[in-house]
Amino acid sequence: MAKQTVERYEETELYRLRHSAAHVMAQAVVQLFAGDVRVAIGPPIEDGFYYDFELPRSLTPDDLQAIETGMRRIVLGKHPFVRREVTAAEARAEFGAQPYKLELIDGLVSGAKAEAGERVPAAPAITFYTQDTFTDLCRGPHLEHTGQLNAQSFKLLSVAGAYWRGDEKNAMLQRVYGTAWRTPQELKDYLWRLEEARKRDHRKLGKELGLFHFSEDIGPGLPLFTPKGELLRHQMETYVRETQTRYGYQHVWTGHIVKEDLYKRSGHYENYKDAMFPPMVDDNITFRLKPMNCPSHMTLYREMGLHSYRELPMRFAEFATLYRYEKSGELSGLTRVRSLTQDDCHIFCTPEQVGSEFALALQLITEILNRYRFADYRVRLSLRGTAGKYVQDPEKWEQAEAALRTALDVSGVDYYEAEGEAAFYGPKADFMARDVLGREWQLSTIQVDFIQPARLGLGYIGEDGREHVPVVLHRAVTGSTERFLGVLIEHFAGAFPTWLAPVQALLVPITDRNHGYCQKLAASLSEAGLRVDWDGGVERMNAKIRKAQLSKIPYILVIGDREEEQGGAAVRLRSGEDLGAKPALEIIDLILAAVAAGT
RNA sequence: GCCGACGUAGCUCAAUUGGCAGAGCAAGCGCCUUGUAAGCGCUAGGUUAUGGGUUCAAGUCCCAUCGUCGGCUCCA
Repeated sequence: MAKQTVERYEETELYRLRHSAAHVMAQAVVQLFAGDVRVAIGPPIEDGFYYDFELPRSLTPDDLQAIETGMRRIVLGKHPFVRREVTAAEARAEFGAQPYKLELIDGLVSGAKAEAGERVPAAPAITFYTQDTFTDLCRGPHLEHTGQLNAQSFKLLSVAGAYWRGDEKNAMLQRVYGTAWRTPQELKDYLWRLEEARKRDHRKLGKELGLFHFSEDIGPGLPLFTPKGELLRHQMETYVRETQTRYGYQHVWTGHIVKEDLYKRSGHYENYKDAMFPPMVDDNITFRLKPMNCPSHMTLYREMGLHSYRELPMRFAEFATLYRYEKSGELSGLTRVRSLTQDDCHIFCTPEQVGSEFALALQLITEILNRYRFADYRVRLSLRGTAGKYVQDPEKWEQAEAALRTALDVSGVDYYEAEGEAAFYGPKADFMARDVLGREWQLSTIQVDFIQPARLGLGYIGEDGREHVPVVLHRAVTGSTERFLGVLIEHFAGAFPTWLAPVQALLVPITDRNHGYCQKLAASLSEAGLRVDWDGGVERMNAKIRKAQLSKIPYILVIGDREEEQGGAAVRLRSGEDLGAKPALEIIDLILAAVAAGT
């Protein structure tokens, strides 16, 4: 696949501008606290920048105004950014009272890590950048002077806590997030995008469209789905299920609780026991709510008897409700819940089949993402990091990585690599899809596992008559139904394609006289397989149309005496477009065509 | 879990420096019989998240708990 040559963000003017804005902000904060500040790091990020500080008191959103004012003053001073190369000793002298900077200097000297955490060549030059009264340890690059920042094209957005170097064992620093652009118009556009994202927030739309609720009586992260919400879930799962069946997947069912011992053997217990709901103890047996399916599916494979290589690949799919005890602060609407339904699948195959099974899964994923109109996605090859949870078995890791890389290369998919993103048992190909607002979500995943099958004693008899350990591919298309629904709500702004919409057509009678016909027409549409409803309320048709349109029902069918006489309805789309009166059969065809087309 | 902010009717929001808890929408009832984004009237709706405290007086100030949000951490 042709690789586009895009300018690296680090080399763009925007990057310099945001980096400089971070320094200006740091100066403003130092001035606001009369120098009683320990500064940490402040890099540019996507769409903006941040800076971390240790301060004598907590910042509140009210402080942002004062910091911004300070920044504007510095900008107007047109202070040059002066670069200076220094020795380690000079650097340490300059930052004698700045413990975080000293730590960074130590890191630079030992050639370990630069401020954003990426690798740098051994012992690079140490550089300072100074503007006005503020000097920072910094690699640059920067603008020429602070006046190149437009005072009307940056804005501070929020304050937040952040651990020093992203490690929760370290001190919690205070982070100020800001955004900066070349022109005030670009800033305005960006703020508009933020506002648009807020309007599409699935938590807001879910409430407005009556799809789901959270209740303090049920518990945090445990969503309740209304009839409409369940209808959506059902459509989503039915669609994936049918597609999987067409691709030769089989569906299994493995329940909700499992003996804890199984997770000790699979390795999950060691890595995730804190993220499991507390154990249920019955005499000598300890159970856990099921937080993942792999051990259950693998156990089922084993219990089904001795397998021949002729049976492989076997593809076990399940829409399984899992329970994960996510930390309270990690919960977020439907995108991060404690009860989730995974469209999980485990493919048991021979090492030789990995490539073709990967290709099949890829094709399935592509088809499904297209149906959901996620046209823009890229693949992240998630590899193990240098330290942490990863199972120590270098040979198997290399085998798995090689298998995955080969499969990706053969498939022609464009991918990038990310260290430290693998599962503890193997590398992953994660599908990162962009929604209509350009935000990226991790949706589908294909993972290669050479570890668990052996741990759980899986085998098959090969052509050679000997027993071998199968490879398992873990695969999810939509990830979890809850999370994917949350993403879909935002992607479509609640206006689901007709095939997915909980109510596809709403019939609106103009007067009470039309109620009988309305119900009859609704019945015949239902019979044709459509999901319809009719509004028998006492309001006027205008109010009913407005209500239907706000609830984003694809087809609004208005019925008065004229339509009743002609045996049809006047068709109005949720866009407001009026298609005029049409006979009932034509309306059914129209809607069925939209369902088939996926629009 | 950590840092910070927030929590008022089903929903969206008001309520001077602490001084009688309100509106719109939704709901219920009634009138109107309607032609493509809100017809009119009436009624009901609250232990101001929960539990303590300060005060003559607390939605408002203090403490704790729960929950939500913005981040951090984590995401099998």
